[in-house]
Amino acid sequence: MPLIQEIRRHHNLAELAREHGFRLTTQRRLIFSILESASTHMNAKEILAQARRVDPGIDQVTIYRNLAVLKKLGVVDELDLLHLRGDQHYYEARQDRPHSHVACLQCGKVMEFSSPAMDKISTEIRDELGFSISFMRVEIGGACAECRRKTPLTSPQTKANQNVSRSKKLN
Amino acid sequence: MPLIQEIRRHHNLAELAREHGFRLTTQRRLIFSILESASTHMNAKEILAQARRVDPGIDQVTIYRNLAVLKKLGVVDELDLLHLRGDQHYYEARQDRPHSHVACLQCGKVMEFSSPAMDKISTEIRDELGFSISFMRVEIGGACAECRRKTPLTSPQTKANQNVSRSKKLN
DNA sequence: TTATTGTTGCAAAAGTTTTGCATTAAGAAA
DNA sequence: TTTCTTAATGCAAAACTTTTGCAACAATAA
Repeated sequence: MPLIQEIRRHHNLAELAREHGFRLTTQRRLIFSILESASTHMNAKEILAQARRVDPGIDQVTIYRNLAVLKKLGVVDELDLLHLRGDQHYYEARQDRPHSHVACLQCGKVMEFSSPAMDKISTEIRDELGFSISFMRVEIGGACAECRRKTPLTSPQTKANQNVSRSKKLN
Repeated sequence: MPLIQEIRRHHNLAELAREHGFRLTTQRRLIFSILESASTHMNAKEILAQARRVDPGIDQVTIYRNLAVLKKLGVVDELDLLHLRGDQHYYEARQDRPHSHVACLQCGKVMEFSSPAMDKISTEIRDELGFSISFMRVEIGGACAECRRKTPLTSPQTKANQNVSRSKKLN
């Protein structure tokens, strides 16, 4: 990322925070910068792990409280990625362009996709419902090209099968 | 709902379940019928409460396990409604037409909205990514017409403020 | 530099979702 | 219909994630 833009962004965060009576603590700045430079969507635990590489004393609670603040400020969005990766929430720094998350239900890969049709939808909603949109999330589930040939549905709840979801979370 | 369609749907569920090796238990049928006739999105607790009016002995676990199965079968979708109502998940029977959820960030109202532009997006994703879409979820946050004049952002984390989210869940 | 009060960390609690296991019951086969 | 196989249920307990209370700390403005 170009330095100029980075400076501008941080300046904006400081200003934004001050405007709304929030303080810009080192932890808050750290958490935001992690999301800003993240290449994938991260959940609270992942954010914590990465934050501890810089500030080993930082606590989970601080992550949660700051994600809440950053969401309020509108600089971070919360996703659930269709619950493909478990029931946790995922976060990303808000981007300039709205985009869709396209998730493969089989391999779990998540791609991003932007299109003018999304603007079309927002215009319609503004015009037809009198609704003022502040953000938009599009999540799409299906099968990616590579997974097309695999089995389309998992089998019934057998003992072995019931263990999958929780254990997926653990590692 | 017309009787014919109701019969057809239940027939489909039975067939779908059998095809995939799932059994059609009374509890499963009950849970699906609750979602099918629900006018709003329901979370697990609400589904449980309503199910107990018919089958008082039904357990929470059965709700969770069946929601998982119904999701696998593709007849139920899981939403988080932008976490406006807390962090739980919400469920709805899958509808014939894809639709958007338009949620007011201030009053919490959730409206539904359909548009051909949604089909446009799915066509693009199919063509440009080679992705086979099985469903699509659009969630939009903003301010509804009625809420436009209220304050756009809540103030900092004061003691009083921190209590809001959890206590909202409790009642 | 000082006063104010938002913020952090720690420990504990709350709430939701999952697991283990014995028992029950759906659905195919006899 | 009856029998047989095994998916599904219910109960109790556990596992996780997220929130709360509170004393100590630190970011801002005066």
